Amino acid sequence: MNIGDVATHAGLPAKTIRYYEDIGLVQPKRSANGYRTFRQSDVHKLAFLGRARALGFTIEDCRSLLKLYGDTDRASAEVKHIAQEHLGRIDRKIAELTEMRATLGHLVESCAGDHRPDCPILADLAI
Amino acid sequence: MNIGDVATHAGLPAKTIRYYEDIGLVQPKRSANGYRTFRQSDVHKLAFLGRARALGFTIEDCRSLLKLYGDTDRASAEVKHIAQEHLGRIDRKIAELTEMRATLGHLVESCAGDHRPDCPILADLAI
DNA sequence: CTTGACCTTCCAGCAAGTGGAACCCCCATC
DNA sequence: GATGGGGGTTCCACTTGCTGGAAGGTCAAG
Repeated sequence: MNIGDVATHAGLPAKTIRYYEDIGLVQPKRSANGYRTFRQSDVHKLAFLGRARALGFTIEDCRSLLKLYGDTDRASAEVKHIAQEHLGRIDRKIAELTEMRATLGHLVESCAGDHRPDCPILADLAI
Repeated sequence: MNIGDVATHAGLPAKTIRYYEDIGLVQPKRSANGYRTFRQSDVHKLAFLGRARALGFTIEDCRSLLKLYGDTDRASAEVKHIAQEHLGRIDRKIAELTEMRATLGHLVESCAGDHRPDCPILADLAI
């Protein structure tokens, strides 16, 4: 399969797939004309990557997950550990954003938002 | 004031302050020995920037906010508009993360996380 | 034979800094 | 006078995860 078809099947832009080859996440073969040739297993891997990235796993997480995925003997604990770390990151990020949202939400509510210059938002930032 | 003191007062790393000068957010003077010299108004601006960044405003937002801040005649509506846009971005990000959190949370719960190789997390990613 | 859709490589850039190297400056101490 | 420490300066490279674009090779159709 050429990169365009793979892009369609895996739901990733061709550029991204080339990038993933660059950083060693997939190793497609090359045909005589220099085009990348992807096996079914590569397409599979790329779809896996797409889903893991959509869940917010970092590229390095993905690298580890792919390795664990290819190792039928690994303990599920290893996978769970990576996922739990990531869950922690997500939770911290949500907490941070929620706090920002609250603070900024109050400020926005208290601002008249009309033609007058008085603005509690700027006033608060300027404390 | 030299950059070190400013860093302490504004709560920003010196590196960041230099960067903010680079991109034109502050324009400190220079003294004879080449050191940056910050006026009280610069320190004030930097503290403003620190708070706006802590609320997640982008640098370009900060640039606009600073300009509005310096213009005593602007309408509060302009400030409110920037803040509301940002609020929207925060809300979308929170929604995205919350969805990720739910999906990944279910997967983590369903994974035994022991020495056995069966792992619903990998299974789901591999669909 | 040419057109258009593919594919290739490489280089640059995004956001918002951070780290490090190599070097200057100023004050205090020995 | 030398030296040591703690400032400061510049510039360059690196981070994450791609994305855009230029310049060019390949292939199938009309």
